Amino acid sequence: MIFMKLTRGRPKAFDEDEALALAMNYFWEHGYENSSLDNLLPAMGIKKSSFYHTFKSKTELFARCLHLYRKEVLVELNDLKKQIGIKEALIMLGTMTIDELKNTGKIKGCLLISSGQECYKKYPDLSAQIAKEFHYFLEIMTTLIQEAQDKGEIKDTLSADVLAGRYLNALNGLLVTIQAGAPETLVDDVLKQLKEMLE
Amino acid sequence: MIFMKLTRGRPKAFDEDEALALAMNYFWEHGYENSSLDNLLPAMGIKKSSFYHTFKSKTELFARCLHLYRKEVLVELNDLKKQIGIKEALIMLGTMTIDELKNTGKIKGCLLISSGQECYKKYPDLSAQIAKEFHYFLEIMTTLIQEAQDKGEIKDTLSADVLAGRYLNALNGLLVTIQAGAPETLVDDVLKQLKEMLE
DNA sequence: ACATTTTTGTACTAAATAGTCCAATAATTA
DNA sequence: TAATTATTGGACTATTTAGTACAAAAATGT
Repeated sequence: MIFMKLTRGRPKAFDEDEALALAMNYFWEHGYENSSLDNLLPAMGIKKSSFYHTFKSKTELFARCLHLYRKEVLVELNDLKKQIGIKEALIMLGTMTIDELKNTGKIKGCLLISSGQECYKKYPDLSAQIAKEFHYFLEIMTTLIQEAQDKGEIKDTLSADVLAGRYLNALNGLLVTIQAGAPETLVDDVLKQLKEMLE
Repeated sequence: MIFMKLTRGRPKAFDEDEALALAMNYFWEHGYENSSLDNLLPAMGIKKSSFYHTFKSKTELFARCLHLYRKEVLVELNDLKKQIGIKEALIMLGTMTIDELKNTGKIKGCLLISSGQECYKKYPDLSAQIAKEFHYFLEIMTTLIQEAQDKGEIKDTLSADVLAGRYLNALNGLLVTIQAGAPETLVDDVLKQLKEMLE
């Protein structure tokens, strides 16, 4: 039943979700404003006419990318959790960024944070959606930390929601502070702080 | 001697530093990419021809604005220091942002941080200068904290440079986390964390 | 008077941008 | 075969962008 053709006419030649994922990665790497359709289309592997046929506009595409991004990060976080546990998974969020920095000299950062800044004054609709995704992300982080606290894996001197907020805030800070040109010593120490927060 | 006219010809009709300050404030409020010359010129109160005559290009203007911004923030920080002491002055950096948020619903943030993100991938020269200003700012912060620690005003369980880095990082995090749509509880708690850091 | 410099306005360029329109063609179901 | 839907390409629009060119007028010092 799943493979039943429900529509007549020529079938789609590309996988919509795949194209979306490619767009998301391009946005993640280059930012929203800096991803023009002329760059986006080759990255997605489709032509302009197909693009507007499937994704109504650039903003609508980006809205879907924001959603996908949050989902994918949470999936990855969950995979990490299964492999190394919650505490180490959270720490990994920080170390991965620093490794990226040391290996490539640059970081991609977090799509929600970077586009949050880009959209803050200019695109209220996208801004609202970023907030939605961010809230959901924060909620899951809180649940995970609570779970780890219940197991005694993470200290509970702070409540789970407070810890989630502070942790995420410090991590977000690290991303932008790096991009403002923070010295290596600062970066290394903030990572240490992140570890200390979870103990 | 200071008031001696050294140049012949029609004297400048506008104060260059004043125009620069106006530009800086416009950039601060709207961001670099979002400040077009069409918006900037009226804000500065000069015409296009005068602009290019005095400030060679938009990037050169912005470079000067970055410099001015860092200087002005440090001047304000120093004024606050004289009025309420170092520790309270640092805390004030956070509370001022939150007050702005609660009063206007928006924040301007930090020009170095926001333009750091804007320029990171696109304008290496500006990026380098942002890093320069940021380093200098961090240096002064460290000196101030050291001074306060010597006086016993701020706890010295952490060295001044580490504390400066962590404090600034959390503050930068707050700015972008707010713009990503952080809930009020998170914002309030991070401010509490900032206070705790200084004790 | 004359040289010098600034201001102003207007017109202009050259590039990039998101998005539209349209017609031809291709692949599928009924 | 006919209806339907997708793909492609190309031309095109309308807007915004930083920046230039130029000439006329204004304000100053010598």
